[in-house]
This record gives sequence, structure tokens and C-alpha cells, in this order.
Amino acid sequence: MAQQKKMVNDITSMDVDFAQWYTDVVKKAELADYSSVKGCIVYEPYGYAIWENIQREMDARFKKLGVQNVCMPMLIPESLLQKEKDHIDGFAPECAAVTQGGGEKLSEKLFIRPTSEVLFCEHYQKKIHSYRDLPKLYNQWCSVMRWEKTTRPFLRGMEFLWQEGHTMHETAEEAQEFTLQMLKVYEEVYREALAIPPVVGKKTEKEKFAGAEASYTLEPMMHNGVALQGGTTHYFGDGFAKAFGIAFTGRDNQLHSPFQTSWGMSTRLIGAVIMVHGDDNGLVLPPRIAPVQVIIVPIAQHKPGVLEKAAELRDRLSQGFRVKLDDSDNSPGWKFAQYEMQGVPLRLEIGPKDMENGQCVLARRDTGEKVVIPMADLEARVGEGLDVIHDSMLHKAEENCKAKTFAAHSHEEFLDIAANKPGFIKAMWCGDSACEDQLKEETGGVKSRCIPFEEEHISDVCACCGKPAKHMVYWGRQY
RNA sequence: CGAGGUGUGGCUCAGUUUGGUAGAGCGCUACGUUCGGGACGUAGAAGUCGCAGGUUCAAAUCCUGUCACCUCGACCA
Repeated sequence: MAQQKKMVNDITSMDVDFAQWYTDVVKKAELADYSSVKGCIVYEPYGYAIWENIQREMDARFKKLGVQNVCMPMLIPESLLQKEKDHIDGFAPECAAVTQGGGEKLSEKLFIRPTSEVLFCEHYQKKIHSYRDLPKLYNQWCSVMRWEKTTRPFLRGMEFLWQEGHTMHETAEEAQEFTLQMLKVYEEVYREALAIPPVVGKKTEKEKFAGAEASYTLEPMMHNGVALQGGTTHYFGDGFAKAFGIAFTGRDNQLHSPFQTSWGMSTRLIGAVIMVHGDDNGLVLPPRIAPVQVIIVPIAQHKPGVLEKAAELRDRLSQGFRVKLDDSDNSPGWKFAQYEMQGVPLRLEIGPKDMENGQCVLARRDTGEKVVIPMADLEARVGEGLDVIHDSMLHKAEENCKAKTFAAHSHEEFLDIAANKPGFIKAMWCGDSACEDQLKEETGGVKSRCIPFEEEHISDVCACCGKPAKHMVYWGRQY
């Protein structure tokens, strides 16, 4: 069936102004609201429900790998944060600190955690004494604070929700392997829960995490071709362990330092979902994280039997799906628009005509397609429909990413693409961070995203300096 | 932190140039009629015009200061 007309005039068209479109969707779909503190948003019920569903998808996968959840303090004494030099250099400028408590000035500043590596290290130092204590696989769900200059809901906040995993391993190999394993888990969450295909790879030296030996990243492409760093995993070697005096007696009865990893994904994922899947009618939610998977809209609900039938269908569907019946006084047209704005994957219409014929109407959010189905087949058709929507959304996002990824064979071509075609650029790189700086400068913001695990051979030389190339790198602008 | 912009009922904004005692649409409340793509009628509630000074008989409007937020850049999940 044909695409529906644009009914929601409250949302700025994404082609007119993508940034405004994003803000409109966040507000109109009632995902989040601003608070009186800049960069600290209120997660409204609908937005938080999406986060809870993402949490559930991730947490189950963590636990399958033996990860345990813990909860660390929110405050970090200045002296503790200073123990690892690269780390404090990277984070101190964007930390908030508590300097006063109970009306008294504190003798030592307490930083509000921007990330919790040092807290985990302090704790691990007390708990790890033998190889039998390893591995330690801890994770926490919490909020962290970073004093950002400019903020946008979900994409960049001063306070944001995330999970941070911190693990300690007996050997470097095991820790490295775990870093990559968690990257795989993240990619699986992206593809299977969020219907988003991220570009996955290793960060360059310049872009890696403060204090890490290696950082890996997932970089989904938004609808407009801009990248979002949406999840990272880090291998730390034993740098932090040594700085914090963490040591264990090995199988050889000698003292060793354990090897560390950390990994995190944040509420930024919600921003990715909005910007990858959304359209001019609002949010389009992947079925597996949608707080409501099926919205039931009764037609002519005052007529005898309609509401009863709608409630009966709701009860049937609640057995296997997240379903809601809207029996408010708003008109059907209002409800259609409302739930499209909120991205509900499937809409079920049931009215007097349908009841006569033993049928109901099922409409897809992602395509607008509307089909009449026998009421008897409801559960099967809904289940099938949600899977089809998921696959179709993933496929569409993949196509968009492919269509907006361009290979640059030369410096000129790189600059031309950067200036004229929004999206990712695949180009060769010599390995020198000076070239990264130069390209970023020349293009006004195009940075290296990552070195993918499967590199293509675009040419023999670096797209910046012309020296022999070491890697193929994905480049792009980012949020 | 640099460059722009905006603050007026819950929301979007008009009114500011040329000072004269607060407006519209949407939303909200009640009742009635409606209901297959944002329905309609009637009645009603709701604003110390961001904040603080100043000029004036009189300030949303003019002057000074200040705060907040938004957009775009530089930095980050």
C-alpha cells in the first residue's frame, strides 16, 4: 500500500533540518524532557522503558559470559583518580567535583565519577590475591557525569546512564580475547535488538581511550550519514594494575599483575535508534526494544461490543507480546498519529465492520502497509509481523550505510567526498596521527572512525601524505 | 570556550520599531454530539511578560546588568 501522508505537522522534516527534527521527536514522542540543569535530562516513562528493554537485552548477554553486577560509589577522591597519569590527563578537564559537605569545605576534592576504572581498581587491589581469584568479571549500571560544553538529549549529556564493565584476567591473551568477545556481544545487541548495523573496528592511537592499550568501537551511521560512537571496549594491559598495586600469586608461585579490560554502552544508543530508524512522522522503534509492540485502536468504540472485543484481543496478545489498548476518548485519527510518533511497530484496528467479518486490520509503522487479517490468525500474524519489521529495518539501515560509504583513492578525492557527500569514507592511511590531524583540519571535522577487522585494499598509499599505507580506515563526521 | 539566536498562560508564538495596564492558536476542565487518518459545539480555568536595577505620570515595550536555554563549531560514550 502507498506511503501514508505526513500527518504530524509538529515535527520538522528531517530533510529541512535534521537537528531540529531530532529534538522534535525526542519531545513529541515523550522520551525525555529538559531539567533545570543543563545537560541533565528527565527520562520520561516511555524513554526510560526503551532503556530498560535495551538493558535487558544487554544484561542477559553479559550474564551468559559470567559477568556479575555490582554497584560502586559515585564519588572518587582526587588522589585516587590521579594514580594513572594518562587517565587523569584525559578525564580531569571534564570532571565535576564536590568541594563542600555539610557546610564544611572538604580537605580533599571528591570527583563525581566520569567513569569508574579507578574505583574498580581500588577494590580489585583488595580482592585479588591468587590466580584462583581470577578472572573478575564485574559490571555496573549507573550514571556518570562529564562536564560537557554543549549537550543534546541522549547524544551528549553531562549526566548519562550507561553500563561499565571492568574485568581482570590472569593473562594478557585472555584479557585481549575478552575485549573482543565483548565487542561481539555489543555488535549482536546492535543487530539483533536495535536493528542497526554498526561499522566495527579498532580505534587509532589518537582516538583510543585515556590509559588504554587498545580501544575498539562500534560506529553506526545515522540516517543523514553522520557517525555516532556508540559503544567501546578497551584492553588496558597491566598499566592500571601496576599503578594500583594489584598483584596475585600465579600458578608458578610468583607475583604477577593481572590484565584488565573495560567496556561500556550508554543511553546514547537511544539517540542512535532515533536517528537511524526515525522518519518525518516520528520515531520508528525496533520491535525487540519497543515498550509497546502492538497498539490496539478501537474504531467507533462507543458501539456495543467494540471495546469488549478490543479488550479480548489485548488479553490474547498479552500472552506473548507487549500490547496496549487505547480506549481514551481521542479520535482514531489522533491515536494513529500519536502512536506513529511514538514508533509503535504494529497497530491493530478493530471496529464494527471487522467484527461482522471476524477480521481486524494490522498496520506496520515502518512502511505504513495495512493488511486485513482473520481474527483467528492474530497471534501468528503479529509474531511474524514483528520479525519481518525487524529484518526489514536492519536491511534498510544496511542499505543506507552502503549507499553513503565512499572509497577515496587519493587526497583530492578524499577532500571532494568530505565536502560533497555526507557519509563514511573508506581510505588508506599510513599510520601517522599527523595525517589524521591534517585531514580533520582540511575537511572541517572528518575524523578516523576505526580500522575495520576486514580491511579492503583501496590503494597502496596514504590518502593524506602519499607514503605507503598500513591500514584501511573508515572516516566520517560524528555527533 | 568561539559565533549566532531566543526568553510573554502547559506548548508554539504575536505584541517591542512608535511606552498607555495582556492577545491568538493548540492543550487543559465540564457537558453534549462524534469516531476506518490528528472531529465539533457550548461554557470555563489558567500569565508578578527570565531575573535585578534604572528612566517615566505610566514599561512586555526604552537603558544597564545578569541568568538560562537552543543552534552551529572545537572536546567526549
